[in-house]
Amino acid sequence: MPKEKAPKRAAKTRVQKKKKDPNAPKRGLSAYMFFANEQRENVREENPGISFGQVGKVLGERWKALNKTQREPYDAKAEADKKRYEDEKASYNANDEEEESA
DNA sequence: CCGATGATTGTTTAT
DNA sequence: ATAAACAATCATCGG
Repeated sequence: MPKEKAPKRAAKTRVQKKKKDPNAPKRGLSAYMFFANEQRENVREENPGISFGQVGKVLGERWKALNKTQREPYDAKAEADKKRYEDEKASYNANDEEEESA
């Protein structure tokens, strides 16, 4: 039996998360974001005049419809994006102790 | 090391 | 500006 993780992620932008990190470096994006960026126009093009509900859905459908091979470019971006976030985090760490004295 | 959590990211559309 | 479907993520924390 598959291990049940914990699908406890509310579906609504977390509403102003709590305050934990001083600079909150915000992680990077996700493959879906990159993929959606490209498909969004495509999907909408094939679905002339559909509502967000449809677009968003068909978007996800196609997303997985791709083979990991196609995810490569998106995954690659997500990967690079993560690195980007790593950078902020790095700076966020560096500042963690020292204050920004101008 | 492992596991669980939370926080976040971006799109679309509509109000 | 925000909300919700859609998906990934994956960094962080703690023992």
